[in-house]
Amino acid sequence: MAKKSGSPTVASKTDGKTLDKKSARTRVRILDAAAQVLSAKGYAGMRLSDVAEVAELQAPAIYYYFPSRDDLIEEVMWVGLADMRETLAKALDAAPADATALERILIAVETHLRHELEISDYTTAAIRNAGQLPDHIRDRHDAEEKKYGAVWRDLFKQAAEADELREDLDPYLAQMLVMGTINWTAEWWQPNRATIDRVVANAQSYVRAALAA
Amino acid sequence: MAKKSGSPTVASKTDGKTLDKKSARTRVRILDAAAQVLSAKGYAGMRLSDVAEVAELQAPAIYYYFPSRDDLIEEVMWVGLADMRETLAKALDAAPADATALERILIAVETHLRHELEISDYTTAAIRNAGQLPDHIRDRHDAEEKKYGAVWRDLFKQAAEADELREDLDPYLAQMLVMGTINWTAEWWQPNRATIDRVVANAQSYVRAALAA
DNA sequence: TGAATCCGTGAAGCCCGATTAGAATCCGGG
DNA sequence: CCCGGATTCTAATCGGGCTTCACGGATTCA
Repeated sequence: MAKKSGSPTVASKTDGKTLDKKSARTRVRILDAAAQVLSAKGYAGMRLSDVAEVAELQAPAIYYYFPSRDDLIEEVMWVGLADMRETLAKALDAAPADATALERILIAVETHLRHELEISDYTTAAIRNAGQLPDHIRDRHDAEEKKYGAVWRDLFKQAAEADELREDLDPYLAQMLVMGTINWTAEWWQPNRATIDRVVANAQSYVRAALAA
Repeated sequence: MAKKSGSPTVASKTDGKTLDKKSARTRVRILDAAAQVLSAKGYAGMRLSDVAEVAELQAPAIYYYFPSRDDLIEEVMWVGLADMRETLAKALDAAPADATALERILIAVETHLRHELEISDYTTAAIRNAGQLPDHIRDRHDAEEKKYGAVWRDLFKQAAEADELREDLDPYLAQMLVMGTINWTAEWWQPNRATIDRVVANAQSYVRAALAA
C-alpha cells in the first residue's frame, strides 16, 4: 500500500511545470493520493475526501488543480500506463543487441513486475480499474493500453517468427497468459510473503519454461 | 456479458426454497442481475436501479428478498466462490485414480477456466471485487476464499512432494502464478477472439510446461 | 365469497459526496 | 510594511441512490 510514484512522467508528461514549485509538488501529492485510493477502492469507490485526507488538504483544494473528479481519475489511469510503457521501452532498448526474442520477453516480465510491485500505485490503479471505467474516460485509456499491448505483441511476434515459442501455443493467447501471470501479482503479493527478487525469479523461470520451444 | 448462473448453489445453498415457486425464481433473477452488474461496475459502482433494470422489476422490490444492498452483494460474492469450489471438488473427485499430481492441476485449470468463462458472472464478480470490499463484507468472503485456495494448495503440495514441479519454483509462488494465468482470462477473453476450447488447450499447455519437472 | 398472505409498486425521506461561492491566508517583490 | 496573486479553507448547494412506507393487485385456502 501507499507506494510512491517515483515517476518522472507524473510531472514531466503532464504539464510543463517543474517539481521545485510548491504548487507542482502539491499537484503530485494529490495525484499520488488519488492513485493510492483508486487502486484500493475502485473507480466508483474513490471519494475526493479520501484523496484529500491522504494528500493532507481539504477536498475543495483539489479543484484548484483538476477541473473534476473524472479528470483526476483519467490522469491517474493514463499516467499509470504511459509510465509503464516508457519504462519498458527503455529497458528493452538497454537490452544487449544479441538478446534472443525470448530473453527480451523475460526482460519485459521483470520490468513490468518490478514496476508494478515496487514503484507504482498508478499502474495497479490502471490495471484494476480498466474494466470499470465509464465510456467517456475509457477512450484515452484504451488508446494508451493498445500502445502498451503493441509493445508486447511485437515481442511475441518476433519470438514466434524465430521459432522460440512452442508450437502448440498461439502467440496471442500466450501473450495474454503471460500478462495474466504478471498482472495478477498485484492482487496477492505482499512484501512480507516473498521478496520482489524471488517473485521475479520465479516468474521468469515460470514464463521461460511455459513458452520456450 | 450476461452469462447465466447455471448454478445449483444459488438456490440450494442459499435457502431451503425450491426453484418452482415464482418467488424463488425472482430471487434468482435478482441475484443473477446483481452478479452481472457487480462484475461490470465493481462494488461501489453497482446501483440497485441497474440491478432492478436487468432483473426487470423496480428497485424497492429487491428489499422484499434482501435486507440491504450489502447483503445482496455479500451473497453474490459468496456464491461465486462456493460454487466454484464445489465444481472443482467434483471435477477432482471424478479424476482417474492414477492421475498424477500435475494432471490433477491441469484438471483444475480446465475446470476453473470453463467455469469462469462460460458459466458464471458470480465468479468474475467475486474475483474482480475481492480487493475492493469494505471490511464488514470481506470476512465471509475471505473465509470462503481461503477454503478455495486450500484446494489448490493441496494440489501443489502433492505435486511438489511427488517431485513433479521444477526445482527452481517455489510451490506457493507457482500456485499464485498459475492462478493469475487463469484468473486474468476474465479480463480479456471474448467469445469472438478465441473459443473456450482453444483457451483451455493453450492454458493447459502453458501451465504444464511452466511447472513440469 | 372473504380473508390472509405473497409480491410488487410509487412516492417520499434522508444521507453522502461532488461541486461551487466566497472569504481567509500565505508569500515574494516593491 | 503592504499589495496582489496564488493557494487553501469554510460554508452552502445540489443531485443521486439507498431505504422506508403505505398501499393495491393477485393468489390461495377455507
